[in-house]
Amino acid sequence: MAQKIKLSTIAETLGVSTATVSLALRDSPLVAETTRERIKEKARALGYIYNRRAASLRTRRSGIIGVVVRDIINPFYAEILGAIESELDRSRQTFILSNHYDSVEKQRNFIETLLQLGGDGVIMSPAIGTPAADIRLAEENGMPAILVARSVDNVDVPTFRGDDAYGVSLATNHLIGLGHRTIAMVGGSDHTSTGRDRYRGYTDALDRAGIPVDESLRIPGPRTKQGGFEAAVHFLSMRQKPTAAVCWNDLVAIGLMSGIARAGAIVGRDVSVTGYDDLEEAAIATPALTTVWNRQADVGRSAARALLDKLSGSSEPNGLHLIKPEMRIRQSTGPLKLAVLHGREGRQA
Amino acid sequence: MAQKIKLSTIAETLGVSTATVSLALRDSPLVAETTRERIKEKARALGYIYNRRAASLRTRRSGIIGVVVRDIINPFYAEILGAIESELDRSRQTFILSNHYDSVEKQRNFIETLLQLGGDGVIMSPAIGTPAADIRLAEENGMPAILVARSVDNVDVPTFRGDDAYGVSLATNHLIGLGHRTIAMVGGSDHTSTGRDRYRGYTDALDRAGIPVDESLRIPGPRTKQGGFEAAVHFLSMRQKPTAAVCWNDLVAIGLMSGIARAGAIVGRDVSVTGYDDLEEAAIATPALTTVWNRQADVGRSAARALLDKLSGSSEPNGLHLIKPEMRIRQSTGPLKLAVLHGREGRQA
DNA sequence: CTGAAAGCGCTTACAG
DNA sequence: CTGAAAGCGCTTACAG
Repeated sequence: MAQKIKLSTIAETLGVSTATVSLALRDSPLVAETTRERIKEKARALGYIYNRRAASLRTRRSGIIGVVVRDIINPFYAEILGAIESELDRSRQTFILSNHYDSVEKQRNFIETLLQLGGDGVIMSPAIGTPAADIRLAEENGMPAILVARSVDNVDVPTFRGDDAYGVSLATNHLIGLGHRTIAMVGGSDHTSTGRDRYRGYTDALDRAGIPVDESLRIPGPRTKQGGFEAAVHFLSMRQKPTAAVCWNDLVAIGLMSGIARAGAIVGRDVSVTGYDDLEEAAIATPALTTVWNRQADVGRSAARALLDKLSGSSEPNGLHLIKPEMRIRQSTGPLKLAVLHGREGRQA
Repeated sequence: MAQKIKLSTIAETLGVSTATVSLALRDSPLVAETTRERIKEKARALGYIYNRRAASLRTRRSGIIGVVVRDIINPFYAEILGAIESELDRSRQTFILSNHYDSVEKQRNFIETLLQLGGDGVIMSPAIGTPAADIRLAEENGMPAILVARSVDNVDVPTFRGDDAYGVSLATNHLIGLGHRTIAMVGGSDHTSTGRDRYRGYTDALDRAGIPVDESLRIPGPRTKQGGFEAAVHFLSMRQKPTAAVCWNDLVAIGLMSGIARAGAIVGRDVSVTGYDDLEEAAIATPALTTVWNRQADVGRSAARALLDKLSGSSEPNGLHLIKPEMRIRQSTGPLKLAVLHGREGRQA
């Protein structure tokens, strides 16, 4: 590569000071218009590249925002990220992305790297078991944090997530309304606030309908398509013979539906399945998935805006912002048909 | 936040020079072990945060690597990224990710931002229409580029991608071997090297089998599940009555299968479908998808290693590195059954 | 409207 | 083995 072009190169070429060049390139009204144009023109001609490290060393603003989630391969996070990206893009922030795969250590490394780079802020969907101290590490070093999708106890930062208990109760009520009484819950765990809230939504709905809660109808664990697919065997062989499944998320539901289909049963007729999130692919699965819209885009957008507001000095209220999910009824759920699933007597549609 | 701790803070506290602190923190053997330990201990105690901007301003190495692909929501790219991530992680590089959504402008902005941040290198799956000049912009400013999944003409940088023509010909041959003669090609376009190569693989296989190529059996465009799903109507109403479809990728294939299933036909029996990539979910789709393993992990890993090698001074050979795909035969393809699909006369399995 | 000078927090020769 | 000093490329008061 050729000689590196810097501010002083432009300044010397044009016979002005570096201060003038610096101001001109940032469109300062302090510089006369003609001077400004000459400078910008020359910068372009020389192929000048602004050195943000040098600038941010001085200004203490880097224009970098960190985002860390469990796993971007999960479309749920990908959809949140999409909204964050478009929001940050328009205010010309660069964002650095990382997965933590629920490793608190990996997450902490990321926060430290971000601090070293002078990150202006961080949006995180915290790893399971994140200690409050890790969030404070960021905050105390002048890097505000915003939480999405999951909460952390004993930490007072803006948190945006869906109202999980309410959302799952919507799905459960929908199934109860269709006549189902033996309803399994597939996926998730008690290790996250989300997991606890979703299970509570399920049991609350059963309670309100006067249906006894049976712990053994819960298949904890699955959170991916693969997991849902593998859970199908367990689900189909339960001695209680559930006629419906409330799934942890759409991925689990889609995997479960695939497993059920392979076993020869028809979802939506023989057995009903609900998802959670309303991912893009929920509507085009066969059968189309009945699910709960978790408003990923709203979560991402709100979080990004909250951070930008904080950076620009306005005082965003801390604390939890619950976003109300909505039911999406499609073909994977249908009215209870007795004795169809587990004593299939050859009846055809 | 408290007073910012810097090297000089530690130096003063301990009564040594900043040079010594700097060397000690980086484990230089030039510093006596006891001094080194005292310094590291103190740094920890004070909560010192290394300022990488300041350091990189001096060293001209940032530890930042950029990665830009079309769209990380696409699992194909997500799988490549996963491999890049684990490779870069182990050499403690930070990576900055961006989507370009096939906008050359968005991609150029990203390259410029990366240059401003002093990025050490960039791995890109170039946007459609990327001019050679944009790659040169990076290279000429000392930031080496590596290409994945797609090539750019007139540019001599290491490029890693699957052998698309060969891969699609594998899928096409498989269908021909099952007796299919009227085979549609669903998805993709001629705007990318990949698109042209895959179509060529399809026509080459037909040619070799003495089957005339019929342009109207091609449904260009789809590249997502949604696209494949929507193409089902077109596919099922073609006057040539194709008995099989070679799909652009697994997403298109899975969407197409869903659309075909909704129309009441059975994939793998009435009509055969092949995918491309062998995404994780291909094996758990119902029916399990016959596809071509595109070795995403190998592509990502090779690209990351090539870049790291280049950064450490070894001279990685430029040019194209084709990675050989492999066939994965599952349940979505089966032997031709005449007159089943388009004149369904009620025969049951 | 423009310039001279200091300083952001590191690292790197250079001396001792 | 350790220290004093210069410099990476910007921006920011301060003067004029």
